[in-house]
Amino acid sequence: MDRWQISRALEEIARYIELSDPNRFKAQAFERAARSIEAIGSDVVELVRSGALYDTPGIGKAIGPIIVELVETGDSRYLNDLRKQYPAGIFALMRVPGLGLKKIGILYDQLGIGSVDELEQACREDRLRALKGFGAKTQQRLLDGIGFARSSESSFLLPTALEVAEPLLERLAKIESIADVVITGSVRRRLEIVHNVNLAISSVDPDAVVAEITRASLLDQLQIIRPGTIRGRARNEMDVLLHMASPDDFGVTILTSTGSQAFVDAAGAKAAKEGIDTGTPWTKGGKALSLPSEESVFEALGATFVEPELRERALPLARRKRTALVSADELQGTFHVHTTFSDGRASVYEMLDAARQRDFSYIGISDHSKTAAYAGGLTVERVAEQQAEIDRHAPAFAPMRVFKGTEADILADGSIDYDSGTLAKFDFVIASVHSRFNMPKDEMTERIVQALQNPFVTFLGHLTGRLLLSRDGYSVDFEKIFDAAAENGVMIEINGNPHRLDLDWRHIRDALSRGVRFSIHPDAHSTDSLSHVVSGTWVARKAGLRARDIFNTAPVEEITAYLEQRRRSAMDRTRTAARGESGRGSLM
DNA sequence: GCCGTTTTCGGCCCGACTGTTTTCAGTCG
Repeated sequence: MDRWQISRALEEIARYIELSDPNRFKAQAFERAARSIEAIGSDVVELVRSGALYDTPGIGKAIGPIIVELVETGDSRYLNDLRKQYPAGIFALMRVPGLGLKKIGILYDQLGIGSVDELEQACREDRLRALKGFGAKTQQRLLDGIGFARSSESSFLLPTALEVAEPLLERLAKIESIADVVITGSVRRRLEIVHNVNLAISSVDPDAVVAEITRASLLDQLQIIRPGTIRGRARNEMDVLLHMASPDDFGVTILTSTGSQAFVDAAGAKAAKEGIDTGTPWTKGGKALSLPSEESVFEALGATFVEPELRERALPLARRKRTALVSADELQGTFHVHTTFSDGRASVYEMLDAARQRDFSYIGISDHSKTAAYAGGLTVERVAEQQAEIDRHAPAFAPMRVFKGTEADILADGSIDYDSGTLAKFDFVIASVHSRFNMPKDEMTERIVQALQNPFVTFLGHLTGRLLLSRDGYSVDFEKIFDAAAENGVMIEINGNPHRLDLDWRHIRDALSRGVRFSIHPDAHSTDSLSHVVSGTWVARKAGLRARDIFNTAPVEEITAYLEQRRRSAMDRTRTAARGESGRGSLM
C-alpha cells in the first residue's frame, strides 16, 4: 500500500468512528493522521521500517499499529470490523444535503436506515420525527434532498472518470485483438460531470475482444446493450461503454461515441448534404467509405476538425480556420497557491519547488486572510512572517519570479478583509467570498460589485462558490458582475479545482464579450494540486478561449509590469481619497 | 486518539446558520 491508500483507509476509519463515537475528537485524530501520512515526503514502507512512523505528528500508540498492519498486509482488522457493523454503501446517505455522519449514525442505530431508499420510506411513514434532534422540518428537508442525492449517485467528477478511463485504455491497448482504442464520450469532451466512460475500439475480431476482457476481468457485469456496444461496470460503480468498430468504421465510431448528440446530429445532417448514407458503414454512391480516423470523417464531410471540447452543441459544420484553443503548456505561471501558513499542506519552500518542477517562470503565493479563521487565515503580523519566509526562499528559485499575494475574504458588506495599508504590501490580491453564501441575489451581487471597486483587487476568486455534486453556487447577477469586473480592470479567475471549475465555461463567452480577462488558477493546497491548472485549462477550452484571452499565458516581464503598475495606481487612488477625506475634516 | 517549556488530564483552528430546543447539537464551509 502506498501512502495515498493508507490515507484513504484512515479516512474510512474516521468516518465509521464519527458514525458511532460521541467523541468527535477521536474521528478527528484519524483524519489528522490521514493528512499526516499524505504529507510525508518519503516512502511509507521506509517510514515503518525505520521506526520514524511514531515521530510523525498525529500518529500514536493506537493508530501506529493500524498503519503498520496496512503496510505489511494491505489490510486492517480494525477497519474490517467497522465495515461489518454497517451496511455497505451507508455513506451514500452523505449525498443527502443536511445529513452528516452524526445523523446518519443515529438513523442507522435507531431505525436501521442504511440507504437512500430506506430513508425515503421512513420519511414518508413519518418515522423520523420520533427521534431526538429530528423534527418535522428536518424530515421534510431530507425528503426534498433525496432527489438531489439520487441524481448525483450516477454522477462523477471528470477526474474520477479519468481514473477509470486511463488505466482501462492502457490495458485494452495491450490486447492483441484490439488494433486501436481511444477514450470518447463526455470524458473526451472534458465535461465537468460525467455519467459514464466511453471507449471506441477498433478490431477485426470483436468476439475475441469480449472474451479477453472477460478473461482478464477488466470490467464486471459485461452485457451487450445493442449491436456493437458493450456495457460493463468499473470497480467504483461507474458504467463503462465499449463501442466496437471495424478499422474502416473507427473514425465514425469515435465521432458518434464522442457526442454530444446535438453535434452528432449536425454531423449527420451535413453528411446527408454531402450525399453520404450514414448506415454502417458510411457509403457514398453505393460505395463503402474507408474512414479509419476522425480526421478522415471530417474530410469526407467537407468540414474542418472541431475540437472535442467544443462539441456540446450543434455547430454548423464547414471549412473554416481551426480555432487554436489555449493549452496547458502555454501557461507561463499561475496564482492562487496556499501554503502551511494557512490551510495548505505544503510549505512555502515545497510549493516553490513544485512550481519550478512545472517549469513555471512565475508563481503567486496567496494564503487566506484573517477572517477565514477556519482555514488558518493570516493576521497582519502573520502576513509579515509569511512574506519574510517567501523572501528568504525566493532567491534560490531565480529566475522564477515569486509574487506575494493574498486570497482575501469579501466580507458581507463588500469590503475586503485587510485595510489599504496591508493590501498595498501584496503584489496581487484575489478577492473571494467564503461566508454568508445564502444572501439574496441582489445583495450578493452588490457585495461582489463593491469588492471589485477596491483598487487593490487583482482577481475575483471562484465567482459562484459552487462545489460540484455537493453545493450550488450563490445566486448572482452575472452580467452586472462581468460589467463591474471589466470596468474596474479586475480579472476573473478560472478556478481549476475539479470540485469548483468556477467560473463555469457556460458563462465565460458572455464575460469575454463584455471585456473581462481571465486567469487560470489551481487553488492549490498541496504540491500535487498545482496540476489543477490543467483542469482549469479544460474549462477555458470548452469556452473557446485562446492563449491571448488568458492573463497567465503572458511572459513574466509583462506580468510583473502589469502588477506593479496596478498596485501603484491603487496606492495613488487611496492617497487621493485619503486627502479628500482629511479635507472634509476626518483624521488620518 | 493525540498531545504536552501550562506533561498523564483536559483540551483539540472557528463561526454562521438551522432546527431543535429552552441552552444546544449538527452541518457546512
